[in-house]
Order: sequence, then C-alpha cells, then structure tokens
Amino acid sequence: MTATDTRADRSTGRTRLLPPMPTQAERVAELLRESLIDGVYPPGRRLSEERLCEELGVSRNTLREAFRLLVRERLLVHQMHRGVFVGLPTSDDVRDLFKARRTLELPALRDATAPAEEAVRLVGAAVDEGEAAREREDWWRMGTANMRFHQAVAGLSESARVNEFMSQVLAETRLVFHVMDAPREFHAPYLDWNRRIHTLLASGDPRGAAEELATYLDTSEDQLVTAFTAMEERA
Amino acid sequence: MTATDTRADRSTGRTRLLPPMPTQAERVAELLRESLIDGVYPPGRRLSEERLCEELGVSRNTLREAFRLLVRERLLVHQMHRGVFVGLPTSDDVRDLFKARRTLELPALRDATAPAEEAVRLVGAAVDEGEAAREREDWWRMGTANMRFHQAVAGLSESARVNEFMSQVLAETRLVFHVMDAPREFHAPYLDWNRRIHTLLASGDPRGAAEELATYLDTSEDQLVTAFTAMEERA
DNA sequence: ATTGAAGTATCGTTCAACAATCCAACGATG
DNA sequence: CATCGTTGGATTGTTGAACGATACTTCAAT
Repeated sequence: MTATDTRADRSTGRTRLLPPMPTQAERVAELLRESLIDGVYPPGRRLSEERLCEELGVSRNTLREAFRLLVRERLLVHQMHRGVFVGLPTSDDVRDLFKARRTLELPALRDATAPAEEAVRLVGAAVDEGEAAREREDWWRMGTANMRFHQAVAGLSESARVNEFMSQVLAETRLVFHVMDAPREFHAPYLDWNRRIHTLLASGDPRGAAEELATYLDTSEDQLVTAFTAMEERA
Repeated sequence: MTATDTRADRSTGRTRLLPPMPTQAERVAELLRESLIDGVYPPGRRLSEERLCEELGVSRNTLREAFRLLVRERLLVHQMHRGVFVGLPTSDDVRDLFKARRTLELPALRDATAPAEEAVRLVGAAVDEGEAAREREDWWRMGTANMRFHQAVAGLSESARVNEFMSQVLAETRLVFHVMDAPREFHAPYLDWNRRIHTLLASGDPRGAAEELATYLDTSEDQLVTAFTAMEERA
C-alpha cells in the first residue's frame, strides 16, 4: 500500500528486511487517507494547501506530493488553480464502483474451488468481527468489518494487484457512504448475507456463494443508487 | 487518465467543456510514461532527479510530483534516499499480472452477452491493426495493437475504473517485455488467436470466446514465466 | 439584472539551501 | 587475503520563500 518498495531490491537482488521508513509525503498521504475514509473531511470540501500544511507541520511541496497520491486513488479530485477537493461521488460513480466490485469479487469467489486456508479464514474473521460489532452497536466498526469482508473475498484471487485495486474501490465506496450519512442501516442487513456466503464458501460451494454475492451486490447497488438519485435531484 | 478532473464540477454543478489544461507535473508524468512503455529507459535503471529535471526543463519538485504518479502505477519503484528506478518485474510479478488479467478480461468477455456495439468494434479494430502491422513487419505497432486488443476486451465491462486498472496492468506488462528484449516472437503467434476470439464474440458466443481467451492467457503466461525464470537464474 | 473591470486569495512552479542517507573508496586489522 | 570501520562525496528528502498565473469576489456602470 505504501509507495516505497518493500519487496526485494531488484537491482541487487538483496532483500529488504527492515520495514522501509516511509517518506514524509507517504506518511501524510496515509494520514489523510485515514481521515478521508473516516469522514473527517466531508465530500466536496476543498482542502486548502496553506491551512493543511500548517496543520500537519509539513511544507507545501511535501503536502502536494501526498495530494497526488490521493488524487490517483480518486479520494481527492484536483482542479487546476482551484485546489484539491474531497471526492464527491455521483450516482454514476456508484454504478461504476459496483461494476468494478462485480468483476473483482465474483470471479474470485466463483473460482475459489481450492481456496487458500488463510484466505477463507480472513473472510470468516471479517464476518465474526461484523457480528460482534453489531452486538455492541458499534456501527462504525460494523461498516469497517463489512468492507474487510469484501476485501477478503477479492483476496481469494491471491493477486497483490487485484487486492490493491479492490482496497481503492472500497475506500471510494466509503466516500459514497459519507455522502449520504446513514451507515448504520446500510450495513446491518447485509451481515447475515455475509455469513451465508462464508458458509457456502467454507463448505466447498463457491459457485453457490458467488450467486449469493451477485444478488447481494445487485440489491445493494439498487438501494444506493435510488437513494443517490433521490438526493441528487433534491439538490 | 489525467489527474485533473474532467467531469462535472461537483461543487457548482457546472460542466467543464474545454479540456482542462494539465499541470506540468502531469505532462511530465505522461511523457515519462510514454518513454517507459516505449522502453527508452531500461528496466532497473535509476532515474537521476538532477539529470532528468535538467533534461525536461522542470524543477525538481515538479519532477518528483510526476515520479509519485508513476510509482503508484508501478512503472517506477521508489527507494528511500536512493531514488526512483524503472520497474524491473520478476517472474512473480508476471504471474500476478496474469492473475489480474484473468480477473479483468475473462469475466468481461464471458458476460458480454449483449455487448455495446462500439466496444466490440474496438476489439475488431485492434485485431485489424495488429494484422496490418504484421504485414508491414512493424513489430512495435503489432505489440501495441495486441495490448489494445486486450484493453478493448476489458473495456467490454464498461467500467471506467476497470479500464484504468487494466491499462495500468498492460503498461506494466510492457515493462515485462522490455526485460526480455524479444517482442516480435511473443506477439506474432497470438494474432490469430485474437482474430478467433473476436469472431466468436461478434457471432454471439461470448462463453466460447472466453474459453479461447483463457487458454490464450495460460499459454502466454507459461511462455513468459519459463523465459523469465530461465533468465533469472542465469543472472 | 448583466456586464465588465479591479482586487484579492490561492494555486503552480521555481529556486536555493540544508539535513539525512547512501555508496564507494580507503585504510586498518585479523 | 578477506573483513570490517571510517571517511568523504554524491544524491535524495524537505523546507521556506518568492513570483507569475488563474479563479473568485466585489463593485461600479450600463
């Protein structure tokens, strides 16, 4: 997820053992990323360079480097001579995000005929975490657990690049939820669905699990899109 | 593809008609991107900030902003206090890239039961272009056409985000071909395959086309991985 | 109300400087 | 001869300030 290379040093073949100290720009990007998916800055809000670099205690140049990263992840949008703004997804974006999720999640699940044990475990753990959060009425963690569930599903593909793309898509989806500030009701009904999907997967029926997930995504998209279009024409 | 926002101005609702003038950093990134997929800089080579910003006539800060973008696209890798290097994919990367391609291309093709006319046309155009290039023995354009073919296949999903991810994956695949400087033989045999896939798709048999593509990807990956591992242990 | 012309705030980019770190060369030590 | 500190030079990391360019605001004039 970080930009500095953790993998083997390709030039020399040597391996990097210590975690690479991230650059300041990367740390700033990480901090902002957290804040953005946490909804600290509302979608559409402009982020002032001057104010932020004062607030974070870094120079403008460093902050701008961090901005570039987040713009590429679509968490921020950049407009020439106007600055960067928190992403403000439209209903079209919602549809596109779900298209992306279908291509990432469904094949990963459907083709998981012999899934890695660890990957399946992650899926189950996310379900558990979600249900525990629901018990505690900790809605925020419940949303996080739901995201982690889908991340884990995509993770069945065992591809680092697919995983990274998926986490981007999910981060942007978080923005979608912040546009309409109603995370509780949107996640709660889906927990049972997650449980069912995991059960099917663990019992060796990936195709059944994929079908379940397909209808899940359909209904979830419908719900979000209708809510979105309603909100859009209200404005 | 560009980082500045072309879409509707979300804050005001106004629409942007003129193409946004990209920032200098973005132009630099675009230029470097072209150079990288064209193989101007060999994989693994370090790119000196001092030299490049002199060469391109931009300041170091601007160049570094461009670097960040390309690092995020995996065309460059960044190592703290050592600088940025042209990506040098390993055989593991090759495998991961093919996993990603399967995820992106196969479902797009298989689910194209009622594909958009324009999207299918793009696939066919790429095939035509490839064959024309083969006639002229223009190997470089042939490789480009092959890439465009697969881009078009992924484009059947009609998702902007999937398309962008796909183009990233393909750009990185270009790097793979540059590691082993043998682009001719690697693309030529696959042109007929592309033709067949397009025919199946256009004749309303997406599942058949997907099967064809699946074996295509399998053999292509095998060929590349074996060539890669041979090269890796030779070094 | 619309148009047009300052004025202001912010971004885009550059430049110069210094600190931090890597690297290669060198010599000391066993 | 090989290995291990040390040292010095080169490159990156980060900062701060400066100035031009552009968008937004204000306000006067039609």
